[in-house]
Amino acid sequence: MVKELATKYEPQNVETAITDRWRQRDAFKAVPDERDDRYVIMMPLPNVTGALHMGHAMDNVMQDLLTRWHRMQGDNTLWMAGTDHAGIATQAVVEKRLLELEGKTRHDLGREGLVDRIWQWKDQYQKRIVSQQVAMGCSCDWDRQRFTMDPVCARAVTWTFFSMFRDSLIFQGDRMVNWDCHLQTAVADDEIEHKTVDGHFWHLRYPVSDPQPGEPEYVVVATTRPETMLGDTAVAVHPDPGTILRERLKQAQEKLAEASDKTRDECAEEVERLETRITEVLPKLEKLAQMAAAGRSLNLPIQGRQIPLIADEWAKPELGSGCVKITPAHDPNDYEVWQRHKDRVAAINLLNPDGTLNENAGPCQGLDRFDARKKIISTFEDLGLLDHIEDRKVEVGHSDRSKTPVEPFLSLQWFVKMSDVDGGVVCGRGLDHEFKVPGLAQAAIDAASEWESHTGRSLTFHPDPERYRNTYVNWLSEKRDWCISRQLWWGHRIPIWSCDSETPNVGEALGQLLNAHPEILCARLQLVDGTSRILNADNPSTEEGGRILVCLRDPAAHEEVALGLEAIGLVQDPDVLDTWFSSALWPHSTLGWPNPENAQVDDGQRSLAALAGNSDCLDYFYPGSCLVTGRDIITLWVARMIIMGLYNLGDMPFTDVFLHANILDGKGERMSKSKGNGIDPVDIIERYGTDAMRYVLCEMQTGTQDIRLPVQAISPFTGNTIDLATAKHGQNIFTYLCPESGKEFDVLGTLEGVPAAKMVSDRFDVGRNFCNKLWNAARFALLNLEGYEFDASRSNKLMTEDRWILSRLAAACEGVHQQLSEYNPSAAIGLAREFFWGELCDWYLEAIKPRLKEGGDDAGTAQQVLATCLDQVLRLLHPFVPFITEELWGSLRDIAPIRGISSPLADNELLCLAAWPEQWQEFRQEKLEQSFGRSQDLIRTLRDLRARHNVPPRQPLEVRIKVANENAQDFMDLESLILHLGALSSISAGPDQVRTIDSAASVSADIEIYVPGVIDLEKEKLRLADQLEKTGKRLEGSQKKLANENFVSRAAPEVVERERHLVEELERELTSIRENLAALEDQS
RNA sequence: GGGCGAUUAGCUCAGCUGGCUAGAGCGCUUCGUUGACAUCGAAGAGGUCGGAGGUUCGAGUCCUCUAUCGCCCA
Repeated sequence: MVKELATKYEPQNVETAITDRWRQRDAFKAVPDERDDRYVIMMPLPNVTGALHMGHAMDNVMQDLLTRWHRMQGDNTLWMAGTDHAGIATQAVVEKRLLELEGKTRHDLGREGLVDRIWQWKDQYQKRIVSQQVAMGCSCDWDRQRFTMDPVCARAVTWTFFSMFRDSLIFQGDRMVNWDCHLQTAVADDEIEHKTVDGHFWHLRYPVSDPQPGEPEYVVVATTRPETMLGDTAVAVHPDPGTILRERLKQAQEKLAEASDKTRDECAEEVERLETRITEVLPKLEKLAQMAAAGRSLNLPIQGRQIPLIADEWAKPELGSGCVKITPAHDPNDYEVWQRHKDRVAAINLLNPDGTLNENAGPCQGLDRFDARKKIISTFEDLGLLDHIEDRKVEVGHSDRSKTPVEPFLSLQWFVKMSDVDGGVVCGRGLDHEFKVPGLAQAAIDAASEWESHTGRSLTFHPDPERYRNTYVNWLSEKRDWCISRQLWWGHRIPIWSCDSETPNVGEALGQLLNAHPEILCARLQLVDGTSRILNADNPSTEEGGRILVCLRDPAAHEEVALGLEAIGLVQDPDVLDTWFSSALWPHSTLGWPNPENAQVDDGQRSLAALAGNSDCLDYFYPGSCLVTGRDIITLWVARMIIMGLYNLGDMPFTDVFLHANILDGKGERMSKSKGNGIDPVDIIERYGTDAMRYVLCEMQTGTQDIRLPVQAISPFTGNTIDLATAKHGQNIFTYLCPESGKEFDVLGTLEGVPAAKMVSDRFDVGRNFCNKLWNAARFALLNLEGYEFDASRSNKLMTEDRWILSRLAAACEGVHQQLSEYNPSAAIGLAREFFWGELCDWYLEAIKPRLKEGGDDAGTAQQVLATCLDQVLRLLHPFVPFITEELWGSLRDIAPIRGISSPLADNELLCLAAWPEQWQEFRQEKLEQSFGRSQDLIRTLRDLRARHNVPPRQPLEVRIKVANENAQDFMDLESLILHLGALSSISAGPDQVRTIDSAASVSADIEIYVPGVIDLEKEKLRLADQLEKTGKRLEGSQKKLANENFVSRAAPEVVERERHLVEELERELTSIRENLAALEDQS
């Protein structure tokens, strides 16, 4: 006797044991072997800033789905796990806590002290993240986990930096960056959030130097950031304001001519404004343009500096005063102007890294930028130079990380050159397939276009290839240089040591070092004009003057060389690299690049080197297969991984990118920890079970449509659930009021003195119910498989329902596989569910109950089909719901060691390693499915009649079916089944069946069903009359269509044919209804 | 300002290259527990597909405009 299952599925009784079983058997290990088919997914590394939420759960479940599916197909499958140090984000979190809990800043701790603290934080959250992923059932090879700052990954970072530096792809330059004054670092363009806020436009007067008669005394410039005037180095006016203004006027007039009623007034106003401007402002602008051409200048107030009036098209004659102040060091547009007028215009930096003003700011030195603003305004007012103030909506860039306004800031930063370069870029240098590309960005564009790598790979996005290829290509086409330096302490330190070329004796000493270590050192002389050249070991001449930059390929391995550099006067760059630099290397750094043979892994981790005659991990698992992620990091991460893969290894890290939906809360906002609307997957798992969560996530993953997940909190006061989309907030956005008790609770669980609430979502009920159904169906099967033994000869004794369910199984296996191939988990699990629940449970199990009860040969056959179907269902469902299926698999194997129909199915002790279902096509019988379908319809019709006529479900009924002979046979073949499922006393079918006077009737084109003795005359008449009307309308519609000459001649022939056939059917049906109705009328 | 998308049943979503009566799950209504499962079974009701034009024999599907809401980029 095999142990009997509980009547309910209790996930917590199963999940831990199954996790242990997988772990003990090392089921997810991926080691190179002789298999050619391999499948590699590199996890989008979660950052260690905090714990995972449902958005991550979606990402992980999708990866696990693909991973398990491929593993079952026999691929050598690697799902590489790990975490990201996430420079800014993590340092910011730790610094914030440091300040909150200890009142200290990073400067109190020092660089080493702070980094120590961050490592502790990282250890804590890495553990938490991994435990969340294990709980979700992620089948990663956990013994291969990497962290972006571990020795293996760190080595890849400095090696890549070294190559790029040597290849002139990494350079240092003065650039306008977005400066986060709070975190005191540059942030990338894509780390900026643009917000529209209420602001002002201050109009300032700059006096003209030595105004001649007829010239204006001053020009007016407008700014939203008045304090930047301290760094103004020019004022620009358009060189040809008249042409521009007349052009604008013409455009406005054209627009007015086409304007709708709604916008007409607005357009007319604009025309009028421009006309006035041409008469009143233009003469002055033309005068200023002349003055600019003549090289005149203005007197910059407060600073008392002479600044040139220049002609540049950046000045817009149609706006404001038509003149614009130029602050090259603090405005990206002005920076461009500066680049065009370097002969007359300088750049003056005003800002200290902390947002206070520096010595260039004159009277405002030392003031915070916002205090300086006030002071400037009041000074202008005192001087009588404040023309006027205008209220205005202003777009202000805010740092994603600190949420403070960023300042455009001219500073020395490191960049990766993305644009095309003279002579091209060598990809995969030193490898057999080494090749050249025009530039890094272009290489990545080509990878998603016609180009194929030497292994025949190109890049495809799923499930909407065009849409996201466009996003990817459009972004890359800008070929903007990538700012990779960050002024942080947490991250990969830039492996550059530098000094001034004038440093005493540096040339000779450096020459010696370069000679001693030619492979691992690369030196460049950076000239004043921004260009650089390689310094030769034999002749490190630095006569031109400038800065010496020396890159050390692997500082961790060559500390003595670093010390050597420092001994001769070089200093290491204090900056660290952008996090995405190391993430971009993830697909190959984790596999041991540049040299898996000596990659230093932790104790207990799998070696990356070649073992037992097999190739090394990098060689075997790179290039990989699929990247699974959200669409928001296509540019940040996907593109950069492609670039780095091509550059370092000459091949792309994956061929497919599966972009899944984002999880939104009930209000439609993206789930995030910082918003406090995130659900911890572990909360869901505790309440519903992992498989329930996974089931629902898979079901929600349809196309690229984001998913709303209405969120409820469990009130810590009443225990009831509260819908957060409608609940009122408490003292801040993370707290809500319990509507019943009126008390406040916290959804982040971090506030002192405010009770925390767990968050849930009733969307997961569906998954829990599904698991329970699966559990109970298996329980039924196990209870009925007692004494079962496999017998291949039964394949010749299959009954109609056996052949039907096997045919449906074949369809389900094919359909699920197809949908997964098309990255459509929702459709895949829908098909699996429909087969399991709608066909196997609802029909087949019901159909075989009498056979199982009676015993004998028919029972044995039913057992064999049942065991086989359950076996295949568990396999089909395993990638979606791994725990429950693995558990039931064990029970099934105990009671039915051999499953299959004509031959035993391949078996494996673990379901996760068992073979994926296939090879059922020989059982597919569409004709049988159709005739079986007619019997299903019959039973549904009878159930409907019972319901309508209030006949108790089990009261036996007699049924007569008037139907053509060939179809009558279908019913009679399934007689016992129909009698059983329909709870009938008798059934007769044939063309001669007649309706008794007291019969309820159901009528369609080819079949009439009579059930004597249950009639409610009035109800029946109403129903038939209703059907008569509806059918009549449909017929009318179809006839109208066919009467339309155009339809008949232009529509596809098969469509017309279908329509004709439909008309015939409807006519027959109408006739039957009329006859039945007439019979009823006669009776009353 | 530029680009991409969404709007279908009370809710969350399907609906491929236009073509039979627009689907699913949940929720709702009615009926049903000696039965593997009430986390279940059976049946039913519920939508003029955001709005307005257009193309077409035919539009949820294609085009234009428009409203609302997202996302990305400047």
